[in-house]
Amino acid sequence: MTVRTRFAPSPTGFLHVGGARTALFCYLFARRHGGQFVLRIEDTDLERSTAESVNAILEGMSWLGLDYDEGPFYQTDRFERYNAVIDELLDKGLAYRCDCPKERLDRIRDMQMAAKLKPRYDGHCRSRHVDPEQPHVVRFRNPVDGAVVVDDMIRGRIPFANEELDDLILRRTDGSPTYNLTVVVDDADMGITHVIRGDDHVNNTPRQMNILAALGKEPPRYAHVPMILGPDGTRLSKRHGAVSVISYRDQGYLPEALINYLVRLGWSHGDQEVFSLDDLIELFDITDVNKAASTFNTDKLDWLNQHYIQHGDPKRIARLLSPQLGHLDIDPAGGPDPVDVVQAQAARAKTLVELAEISAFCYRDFDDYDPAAAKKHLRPVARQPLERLRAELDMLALDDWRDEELHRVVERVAEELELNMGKVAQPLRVAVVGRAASPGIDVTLRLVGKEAVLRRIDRALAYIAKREAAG
RNA sequence: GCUCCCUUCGUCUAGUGGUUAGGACGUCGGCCUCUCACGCCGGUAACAGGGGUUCGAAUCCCCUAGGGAGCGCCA
Repeated sequence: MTVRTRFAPSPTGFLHVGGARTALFCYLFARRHGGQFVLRIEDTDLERSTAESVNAILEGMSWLGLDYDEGPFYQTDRFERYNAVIDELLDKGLAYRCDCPKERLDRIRDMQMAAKLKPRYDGHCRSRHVDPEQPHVVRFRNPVDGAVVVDDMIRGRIPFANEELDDLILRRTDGSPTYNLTVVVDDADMGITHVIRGDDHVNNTPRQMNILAALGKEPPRYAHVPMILGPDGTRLSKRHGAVSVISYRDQGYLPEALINYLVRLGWSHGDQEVFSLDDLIELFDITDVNKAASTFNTDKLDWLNQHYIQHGDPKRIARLLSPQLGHLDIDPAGGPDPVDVVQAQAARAKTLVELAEISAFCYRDFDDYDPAAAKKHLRPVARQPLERLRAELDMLALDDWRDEELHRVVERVAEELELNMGKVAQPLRVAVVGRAASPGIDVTLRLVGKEAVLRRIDRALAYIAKREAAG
């Protein structure tokens, strides 16, 4: 039997990190076992499902690299099939028509709540005849006694007494099928062998198993993965800020960093922290997933992202950096090769957005000096070193505008003036970058280029002169 | 309220009867150093509480507390 898993989101919003992790687990489990991963869009809620959401989900999955082998299948394309199954259940007496009005349902619910009971349908129409021509819903005839046990791959055996389960609606008054029916039919029809989903579905599982049994089908194996909580310990939602995977892309995160972070939320392999997708396909075991919910924490994601920026292929990082430079109105064609910039800056940025920001000086003059840096380094004492540096750098041929030569120039000026490297390099850095932080001074000069370096030194000298004049 | 689930450093986790309770992120300190990072070294910090079982419990059982999910003609 080949393993088949599915990710079955309802298109009522973007792909959030919780869903992405569920999809990742489904994907990894299938890949690990040489099986197939199916994508199914559960759009039976006509009111809330949107095409934009479908696109957002597809975009998120594709960005993360979670390729599916089949689908996307849309449940709205399969209403005929669901209705045939419901009719079959009706014929066999395993389902029945119910015309209880909303008011009656509300009333018994209130009474049950008042009596400290779990609200549920009381089976009023179980043995009544309801005219098929009149408005009605179809309910599943759930077994009244015995128990159904969910044998979960993560949680172990969870028994549910049938008397806790009521007769759920399979078909609405408008004729559309409901979630619990469509899932069961689809999973069976699509040959899904392993259902991996959020643990907010555990309570649905015994109901679905009962429907499956009524249809004479073997249930799949189930694995309910724990939820992801926000920093405040409640279920992750929009009010926790960025939860859409696409927003992480836009904030400059690498997909491999998000994947790595997400997989370690609830799963581990000894002390290993860094995993490539290939590592995961080889090592992932659903039974190693934790039972407890975990909290989404950006610090570790930042660390992983920094790691992947630093250790990833500079050419690829540079390619991903380009759009971020574009957001700053920078055209990389007018300056150093972005690959060189990435190599110089990769250790300094947690995100691609940050990488673009701290690298802008390579492509254009900065607006203002960082006040603290200017105050500390662009003082009258810096005038002489800067003048000497300007002269020496001016004499350096363009062919010699290389790290080694640039480093020698700065070193020589420091020696001649009997100053520490810092007393020379820092004013120069602030003059050229506008801030007190940048790659090594030689690399910094190389990236900025001779023309801009000389221009910016002049600007710094003017700044110092003005400051001197002001007293 | 009822049903189900969960509980190890601040966070993510290792741990399946005998460990100085390990790692990672964060944080703090140091080294490196022309700056900022990176890197390296070191410190800080946890078994929710209470009862059992056992020679011995983070590990097994029970209770309590806390947290989560579900109880829709949503999925």
